[in-house]
Amino acid sequence: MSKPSIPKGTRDFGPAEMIRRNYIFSTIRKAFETFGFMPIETPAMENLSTLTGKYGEEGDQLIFKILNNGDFLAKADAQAMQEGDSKKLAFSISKKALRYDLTVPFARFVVMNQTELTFPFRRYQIQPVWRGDRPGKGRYQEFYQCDADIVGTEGLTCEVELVQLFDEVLTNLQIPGFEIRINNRKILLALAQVAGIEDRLVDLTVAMDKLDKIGENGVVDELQKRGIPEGAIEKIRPLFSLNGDFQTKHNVLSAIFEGNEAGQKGLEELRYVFDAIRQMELRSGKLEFDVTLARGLNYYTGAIFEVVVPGVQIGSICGGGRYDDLTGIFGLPNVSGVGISFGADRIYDVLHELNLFPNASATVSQLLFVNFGEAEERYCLNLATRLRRQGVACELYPTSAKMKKQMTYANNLGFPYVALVGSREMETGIITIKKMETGEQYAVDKSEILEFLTA
RNA sequence: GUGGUUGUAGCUCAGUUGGUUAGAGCACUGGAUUGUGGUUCCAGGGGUCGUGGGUUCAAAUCCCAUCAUCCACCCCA
Repeated sequence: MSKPSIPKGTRDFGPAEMIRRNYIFSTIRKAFETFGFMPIETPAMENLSTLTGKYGEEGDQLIFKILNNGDFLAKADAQAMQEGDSKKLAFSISKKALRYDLTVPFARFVVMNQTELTFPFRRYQIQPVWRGDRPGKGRYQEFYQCDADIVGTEGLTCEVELVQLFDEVLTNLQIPGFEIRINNRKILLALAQVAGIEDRLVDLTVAMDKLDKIGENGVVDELQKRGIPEGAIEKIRPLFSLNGDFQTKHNVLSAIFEGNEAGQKGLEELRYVFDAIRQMELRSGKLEFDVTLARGLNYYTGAIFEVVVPGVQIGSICGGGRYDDLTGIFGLPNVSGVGISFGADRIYDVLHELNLFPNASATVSQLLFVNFGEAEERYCLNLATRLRRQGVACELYPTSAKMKKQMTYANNLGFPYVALVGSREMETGIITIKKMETGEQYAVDKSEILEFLTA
């Protein structure tokens, strides 16, 4: 017998962790619904053909493919096998795959259900996704995404609302000093055009995205390595050290983009969002225009979002953006959408690192009845039943074990209260409730337990 | 995928130039305390030293392989 284990990059969640995870999920879910998003779910597995080609070449390799059932070898591509072409072979022995994100399945869902949906359609989706990535800090092979998207409209109020949604969730989770970074793909495109390297847009964005990590000189090196001409680099270099508020950055870029349509359009869109947010005000977040923000996904066409918590080395905790034609690949062109995603697992890590979970309790129960014996057991079971019908989570220790053992149980699991009901209490109907945090004990009439606990 | 780090009790880790029966803290169990936890004291249980091979009279210790882990790069949530 070998020791049991789970695949790398996956995790079990014990009760204490699940209580905390559910706190995150319910906070996110509640905010989603407050903003009018409707829940949907899609299957864990999709047809492999639905997923391939949507995430770039590297993304394709990170998709977990599911081996066909039955005699898959009989239908295997013998030629591919002979040539040692794993990629080609994969398609002949695998028809299904685990979903890689929630956006592509959602696009598929919209196309399949287009006649039944009323647009603009707002949906949210909280489900796990799988990536065959090398696991590391804040990086797993199975993790949850919490997505909210609005499809079927180009209205910029959506961008504004999504910024507010970031603010709402992260404020409620009490994450301090988070920064909502925003940029616009049109601005990146304009930069490439102005520098005369429109065909190298991807190289440009990938390099610029690293500014935080490798600094101005690092980005220049990276651009040189990628073969961007010196003249082009010199044109965009001033932007790497662009500072100040939105207006300042706007003015600089506006001058650079004079006569460039995409650039002006991008700035205009950003201005709309910044104006609205300034008027509405965010609860605790900070909205930052970051020209270097690029994100890897190549289907974004307008706004791009990312949320980071300064001082926590964990990468971005949320992302998102506008994509003008995601459903086009599934045969439904001209449907614009914009969406954001919360990385629940990373948010968990951030809250954990900053010690921001509201309580350390490992139980959902409010109250533990200590078990003193048969007669007391029956009496307490009665009280517990009444309390539960009133909505109080409570439990009775199942055996009349030693007092110390029962108290240790209550202590380890973090019960806020313990009820001590022995012969004395049964006679008078006045039970003893101990508040575990302080050790104080109270005499409470058995009909007033609810009032005592909620006081 | 590339480079490096570390694998010893449930957890965090000691373990000397290779040398008798591999240790500590925390956790667990019992007792001091027969209606009182989180503090204290005492006692106890628990290890194929990641796995496989090699060197040696002798390996946790040295060598090789393999698996796992963590960190950096790459990419991302």
